[in-house]
Amino acid sequence: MAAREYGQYCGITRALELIGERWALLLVRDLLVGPRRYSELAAGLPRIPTNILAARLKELQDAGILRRAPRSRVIVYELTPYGRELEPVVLALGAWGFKAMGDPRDEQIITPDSMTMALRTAFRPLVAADLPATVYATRLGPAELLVRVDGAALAVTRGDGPADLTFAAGPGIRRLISGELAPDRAIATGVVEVLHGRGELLDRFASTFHLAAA
Amino acid sequence: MAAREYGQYCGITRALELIGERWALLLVRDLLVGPRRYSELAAGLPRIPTNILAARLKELQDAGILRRAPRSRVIVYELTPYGRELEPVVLALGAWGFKAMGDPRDEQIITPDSMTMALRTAFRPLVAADLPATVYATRLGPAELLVRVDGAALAVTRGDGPADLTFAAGPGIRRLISGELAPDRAIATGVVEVLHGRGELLDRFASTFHLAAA
DNA sequence: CTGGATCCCGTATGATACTG
DNA sequence: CAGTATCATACGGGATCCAG
Repeated sequence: MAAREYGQYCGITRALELIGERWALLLVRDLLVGPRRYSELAAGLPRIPTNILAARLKELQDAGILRRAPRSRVIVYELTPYGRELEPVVLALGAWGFKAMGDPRDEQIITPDSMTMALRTAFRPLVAADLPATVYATRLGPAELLVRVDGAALAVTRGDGPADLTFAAGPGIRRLISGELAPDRAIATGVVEVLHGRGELLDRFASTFHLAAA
Repeated sequence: MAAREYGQYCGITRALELIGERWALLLVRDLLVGPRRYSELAAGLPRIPTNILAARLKELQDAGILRRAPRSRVIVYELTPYGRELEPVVLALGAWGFKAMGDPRDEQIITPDSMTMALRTAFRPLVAADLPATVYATRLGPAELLVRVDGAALAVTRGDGPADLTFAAGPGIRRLISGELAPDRAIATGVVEVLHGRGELLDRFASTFHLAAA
């Protein structure tokens, strides 16, 4: 038996053998947003040593979770269908871990891909289905994301564009998502800065994206 | 920053910092079944070194996931409410890992607690709600479990007792759960041995407990 | 006997430098 | 850009030992 196996005939055990190693599920998190090149993955996980990144990519490939795909002269890594089935796991972990997030510390960064998955985690399709289609352009730290909500469908893409509401926020956005901070208070205190559009649309945003706090 | 932190302000990252260490989620898995003593946890994870077990229990306690509770002179470890909120994570992982379980190897064991959580993972409350209440007494390797299904409610307890259907099975039970093996074929080939009750009740069992295969 | 603590060692991880 | 090579260290694994 391989040394790192748990020696149990059990689905949870098997899952942890495949994606339980350090950094593995964070790579899956970023690849759930879309295919990524090696350097993009490294940029999204600045603290991963490059040898570990290479090792994980190889292991996840051997496990059938991702594949290397040539895209016109460059290699991108993309999840296989089996790898994409990890999305419920990642979202469940994100919702659980959200409650244990304190206030951000200086050295903690926010990446576009992690923010995208956080928005997917917080998205409430049943609530959104009853609201008008809305486009939000957000600047969350270094992440510029265009968030399109149309009925129960959510699409988050990088970059800018025309939007019903454009706003910038720091990590304090967490308190808006958790409901600890009301939308109007968030604007009044400067946690959220409305750059364009009607500020009342932030109410809709907070209704659409919500996660229970601790 | 602690060396083992990922340096990102992200719920998934936070979750992995709390329960991403080796063995941690397996301890949670067993504690989701019920409070356990130190020696019971060690017995359920025969390959965990005792120092690691002690270290994990301390870390999980510091993280607010479990607590030490004195129960009439002995200490038991039990999940806190926040720890119990990991159940969706564990079930999602179990369902995903189920698809990657091959055939069992000799050194792979089945424990009562892991089997209990596997049954919870495979349980289909919406299907069970339309079926009569049923008690199954199962012997799955070393695990004797009494499985009570009543409407959409499932209760799995250790031990024996009166049941509508009593059966024994080895790890081949996986192919029954996945639908690869029909209930009558499972009995005919000896994968499942009916010890008491009408064998047709195994159909009901297979309808109630089902997980998609690869 | 339970519930650990201690010791030693191997391996995985991490930091950094280097290369096709 | 996409990794590989090298070295230091911290964690995991196994055996043993200890206190209540």
